Amino acid sequence: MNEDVTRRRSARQKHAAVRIEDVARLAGVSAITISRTINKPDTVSEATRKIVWEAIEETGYIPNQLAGGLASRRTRTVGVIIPTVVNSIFADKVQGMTDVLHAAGYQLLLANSGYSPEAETELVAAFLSQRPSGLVLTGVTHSDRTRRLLQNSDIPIVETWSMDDGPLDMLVGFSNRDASHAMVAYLAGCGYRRIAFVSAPVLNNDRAAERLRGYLEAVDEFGLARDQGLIREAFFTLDNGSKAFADLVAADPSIDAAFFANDVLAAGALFEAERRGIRVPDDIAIAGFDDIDLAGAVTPALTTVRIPRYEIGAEAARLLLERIAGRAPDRPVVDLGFEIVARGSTRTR
Amino acid sequence: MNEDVTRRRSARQKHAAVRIEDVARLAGVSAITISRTINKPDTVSEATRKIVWEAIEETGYIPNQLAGGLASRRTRTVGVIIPTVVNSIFADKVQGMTDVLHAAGYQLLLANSGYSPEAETELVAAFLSQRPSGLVLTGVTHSDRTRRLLQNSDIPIVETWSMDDGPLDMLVGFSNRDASHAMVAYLAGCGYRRIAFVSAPVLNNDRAAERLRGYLEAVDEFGLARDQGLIREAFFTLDNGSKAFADLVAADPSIDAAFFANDVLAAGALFEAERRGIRVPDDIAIAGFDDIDLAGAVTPALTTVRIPRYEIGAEAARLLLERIAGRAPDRPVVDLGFEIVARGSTRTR
DNA sequence: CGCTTTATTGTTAGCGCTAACATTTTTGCG
DNA sequence: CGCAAAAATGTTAGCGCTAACAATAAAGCG
Repeated sequence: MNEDVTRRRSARQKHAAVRIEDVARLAGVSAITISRTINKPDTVSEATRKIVWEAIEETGYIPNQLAGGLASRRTRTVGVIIPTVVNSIFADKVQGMTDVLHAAGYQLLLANSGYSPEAETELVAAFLSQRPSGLVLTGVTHSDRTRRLLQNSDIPIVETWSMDDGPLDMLVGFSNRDASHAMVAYLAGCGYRRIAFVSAPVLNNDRAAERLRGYLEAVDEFGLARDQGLIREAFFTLDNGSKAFADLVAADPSIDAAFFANDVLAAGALFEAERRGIRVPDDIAIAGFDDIDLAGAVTPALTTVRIPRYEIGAEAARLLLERIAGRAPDRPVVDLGFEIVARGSTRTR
Repeated sequence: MNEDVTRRRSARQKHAAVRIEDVARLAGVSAITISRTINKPDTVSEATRKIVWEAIEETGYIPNQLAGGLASRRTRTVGVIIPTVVNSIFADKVQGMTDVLHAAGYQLLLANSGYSPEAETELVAAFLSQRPSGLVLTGVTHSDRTRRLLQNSDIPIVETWSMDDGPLDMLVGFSNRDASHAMVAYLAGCGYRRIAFVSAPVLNNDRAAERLRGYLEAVDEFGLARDQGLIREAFFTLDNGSKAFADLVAADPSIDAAFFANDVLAAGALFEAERRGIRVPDDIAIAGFDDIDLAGAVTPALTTVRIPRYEIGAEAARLLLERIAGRAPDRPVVDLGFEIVARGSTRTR
């Protein structure tokens, strides 16, 4: 039985990891030549490269990036902080980053802050200790400590999803205020006058705050009904959208349109309208924000704001790579815009 | 102007990163005491800890985990590979992992394989070179090269989302086959006889393959209509669900129920039924899989299979931590089960 | 052909941290 | 108070890799 245990151990015994020196010995060259073959292949002769790759294959060598990063003071990782992984809108951004960064041999470190500035600070510190080549944040609102951490580090930063005058470093996004304003303008143009707005929680969320602001400004600009009773705040779930809608129509039957800060809320509202026999858009119009798949799939399809989710991630990644390569401009701010998508949940007129 | 440039540079000039030695000097202790204060606080006296933390704060020291990991041969990162970040069902798993791992001071390295075994292999190699403390994979189907890489590394692995006899190491999931079988059994119990099945693409996707298998076995077991014409395959988008549904009812009007391998497809079908005036469940029943939010929010709500998405991630993380601490059992396999959620999209009877 | 230029490979010295052992200080107790 | 045990702190020697410089080999040229 003792023997059995030993056998077991033995079967699971793993070789100590292969080191660069082991590969070098097998290939009959020095360690640096292995390193160069992997990282700077054009400085190694064709013949040597071949021998080295064979030795790498044979030994199953996996370079230790901790050692490599320490020695070269350069890692191929980029940290990304998004508010939540649960919302698929950020998934598109992450996909955009992944596509661009993987092609350049970079890995993604991902974390979500849960919309908490304190959590964001913790994550930034945790990321910085991994010495990433760059960091991508969501939004432009950060705690003082976060700002200090980032300013003391000298890595490139991209903030995303907003527009702002004083970015920490680089910025890729769109104006949430303008987008929200444009939607209200569109609705006003359709003849709606009492337009309710269901905001996402604005606390620590500049995107949500700007969308609310855009709504308020447009309401004034177009002389629409301005009334605190037309405004609600709800965290994005379908169910909350249903509730907010039910609440709005119960409180004020004269509302003729409801604009939601995101499509999930809007879809929830649409489902609630259907359950209550409220006709959309005849009795009341519904508009959303984000243009997620669901917006186009429901009946009637949701009028919404399309934002370049994937492109924001891809462009952020490109900027980061440019800056890492020493080519990027000083403080690039890229506005990728938005687009009003008119569909059946609002009348056209 | 030249001066201006200089000034500019100067303003952006960052201090070289603070090293442990700098903190040690300021605190009047040796470097190892700084290290211990951070990593093994109970081996440092209260008084010294206080002095050290003050020095850390004052200098803004951020430990270099590359160096720490290299020296200690231990990192606090865990790699996770999911098929896609776009599907929110995996988001819940990631959230489960994040919650458990962050509490233990671990960081997540996340990547998506796009359902490609080759991409998975690349990612595993890339992750291994970061020397993570553990790896979490989705599914139990992996390329030979992936298996070899993992077997030669000695880090703990958790496969997820499936059940299997021969896991690489640890396994947390549920039986996709049993779940699918149970749903068909439920539908059969409701009196449905011609049950169509819309599968996810089974190529390189054991979860999808098992769901299809469960359906086929149940069809035989309950003597239901077995016909290739009842089966479709579609990648999960709402639109594909609509199309598959349209295609099914056009090809075979006698179908009395349609079971979809995921809720996104099922919801797409439901929307299509509504557009076509097909009554659900009176004319045809619809059932899904995953129990996403949308499933409960549509009208009629979708009958579906609830799977412990969050819990799979959390349990995988827990197992990893146990194993890292040297406590986990040899080859734990955790079946977290599933649950049939009966709702209005199928008649009850 | 001799000498410069360029391409290729090697040697040395850390990167910033922590394991392991060594030393010093404190504590406990008869 | 003296001494062993325990607690606290320090010293030394790498972890595995790559930058920087050094040495050698190959190529170019008048």
